[in-house]
Amino acid sequence: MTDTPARLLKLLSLLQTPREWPGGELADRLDVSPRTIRRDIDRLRDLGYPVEASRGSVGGYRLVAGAAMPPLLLDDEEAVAIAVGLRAGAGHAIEGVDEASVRALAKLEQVLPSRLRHRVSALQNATVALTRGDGSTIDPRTLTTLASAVTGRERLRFAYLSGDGTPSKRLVEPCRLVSAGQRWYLVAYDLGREDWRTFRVDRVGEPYATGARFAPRPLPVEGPPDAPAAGPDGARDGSGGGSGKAHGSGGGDAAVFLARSMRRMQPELRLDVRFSAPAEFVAARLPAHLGAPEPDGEGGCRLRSSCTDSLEWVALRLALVDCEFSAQGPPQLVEYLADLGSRLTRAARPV
Amino acid sequence: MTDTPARLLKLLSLLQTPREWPGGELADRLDVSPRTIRRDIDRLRDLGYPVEASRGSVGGYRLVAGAAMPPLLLDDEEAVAIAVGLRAGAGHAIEGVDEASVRALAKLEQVLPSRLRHRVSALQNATVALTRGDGSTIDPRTLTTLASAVTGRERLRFAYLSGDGTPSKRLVEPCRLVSAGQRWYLVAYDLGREDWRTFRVDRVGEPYATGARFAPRPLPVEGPPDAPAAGPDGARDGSGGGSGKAHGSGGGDAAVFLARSMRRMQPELRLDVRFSAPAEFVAARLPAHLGAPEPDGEGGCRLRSSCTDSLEWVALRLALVDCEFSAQGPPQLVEYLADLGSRLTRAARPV
DNA sequence: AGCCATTAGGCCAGATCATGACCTGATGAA
DNA sequence: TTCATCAGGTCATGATCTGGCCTAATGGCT
Repeated sequence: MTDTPARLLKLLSLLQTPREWPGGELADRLDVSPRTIRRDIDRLRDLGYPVEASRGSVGGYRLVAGAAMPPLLLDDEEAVAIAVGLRAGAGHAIEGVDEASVRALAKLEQVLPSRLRHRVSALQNATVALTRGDGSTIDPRTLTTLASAVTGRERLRFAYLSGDGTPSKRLVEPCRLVSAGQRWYLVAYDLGREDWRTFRVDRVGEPYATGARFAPRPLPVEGPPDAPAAGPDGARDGSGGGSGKAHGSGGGDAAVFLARSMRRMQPELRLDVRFSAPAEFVAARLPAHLGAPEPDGEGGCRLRSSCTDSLEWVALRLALVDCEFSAQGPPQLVEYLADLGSRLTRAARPV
Repeated sequence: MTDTPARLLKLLSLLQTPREWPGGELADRLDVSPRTIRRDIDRLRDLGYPVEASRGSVGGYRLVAGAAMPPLLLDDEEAVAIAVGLRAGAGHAIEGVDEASVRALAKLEQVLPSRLRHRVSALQNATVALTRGDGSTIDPRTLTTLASAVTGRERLRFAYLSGDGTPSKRLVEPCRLVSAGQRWYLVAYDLGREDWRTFRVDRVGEPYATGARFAPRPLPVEGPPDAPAAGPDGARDGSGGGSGKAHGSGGGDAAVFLARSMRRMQPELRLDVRFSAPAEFVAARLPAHLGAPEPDGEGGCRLRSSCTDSLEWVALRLALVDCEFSAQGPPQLVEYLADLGSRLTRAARPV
């Protein structure tokens, strides 16, 4: 309160309000002389925060965009808003910022005052998860716990339900959190199995950081390659995996590792859809990870790709393209579309 | 860099990483003696930041949740992630945090380094707006400009397209930004018309803060009431308006004011839908502002309410409830559902 | 049980730095 | 023009910060 550093923090916080602050007013608020304010502004500038000043009678200081992110000083409601927004987003994992978004959420939730926590979870519950029906909704708390363990390099203990339904207890050294399409995966070294494994986050139960830190292990550049060369499937372009940066975790890239192990175990949805609209039109209205449609026939295009998203989600995205289309496959998708179509038709026929 | 306050900020930033930091490591990173680190930790604690320490050989410091929000120190990717997430959310305006979310976005964008800006907008474009079709997508930039002007109490100049399509130029003193359902509205005092007006944000073009500050005017408690008493429509509960807090802007509540003026001008969608599922089931899967369904018949329920959302959006939400339903009205909705239903049916029938 | 790494904090000397009070200029708006 | 603002110099005083020493307590590991 009476400290210089504290005052600087307060000053930063005031300047973040989107308005201009005359030096006098700042001096008043912070209980120092205007001269000191000027000096403080100087200091902030030296620190790299670009404080812009406009002179003249309606002038004042304000913080503008600069080279580095200044510390964000949020009030309660803003913090809650961000937390809620990120948690909602954690489900759909916006294309390129998947992991960073979870990291930010973890950072925020780590310091979120407890009185705000219940507001967040209340709002969270009020928000209807958009992609229901899949059954496997992701718990943001699980996600942030895992993210914390990854960046904190802490060992993790959790219960896991493998694909065939057998439960197990795991103790792992988490390496990376990766999102692929609708799902999240944890790439980690399993201390029990003494090998690298990938875990589907929605099948992880009650994760718990043991507190023990570990030295990062290099990811195997590649074990037994199940395909000879680089692009066994060809289709996806390089950026498809989502989490671009390699995070500098030594060895191989976690996204690549994930793609490998997924190819072995994931039942994919092999899409084949024809649209009666130009490729650009369709591409602009589809999530990038679903792949790119190619021109086909006059004014039409065709999308052939594969994804691991849920049926409902895919159907929804297709419908939202808002043009005539026709699904050739996979069969489950065709069936689901038929079902949804007739349900809506029935809904439109008053009883 | 060489300054005490700078070091404190750095320290805060390090502590926000979700891991434990031994004092020695901190001292090393910040290039000061361990003793100074201990003192700095003390200082942070005095400032109210709850730094927790665990002793013992694997101990260390970490920042935990406390009474107040500490300044968030984000790295580049995290900042981008939050910005993208909030912008995506700005469209759907999550129930209770509408305005705070925009305020946070404004605060962030004010200081977001320009090299990150283009990353944000690139990702933004990659993300398909979920509620297309309406045509009136909201520009996040517009929204944040308006929000800044509201909290900064700066006069605004913008072009406006009124409901009947006539363009005009406005100079206003913005009072509040309110979200109702899918849309955003600006409540402001129009200096040209010399009266209070509400503007639909999606019809605002090129807003621009003049820089001139103004003293907040009290909102009229109510002008000519077009309905006798408090609840003319009865249906909605108090929290329906969205933006709970009155923001202490003197006079009447902006949300109330908006509701009044909207009642005069908005073509509402008067929903009437019967679901073949229990009321609780349906309520849990519908956004709260669409109203609450009431039990009707055996194991069914009926939703009668009104909203100003777009047709497509409402239809989507209804379909996502994932149970048999039947729309009695309004006619546009029935027609749209029939159309969508047959389109999906066609899509499921391979050519 | 014993060892070790960690936090916690007292004391002191010396250097550094922040503060407020004064001053002069420059700038932009009304 | 006149005013309010930013910008910065200088100076004396006093507070404060730092590093280095010290001791104590705690918790995990072997």
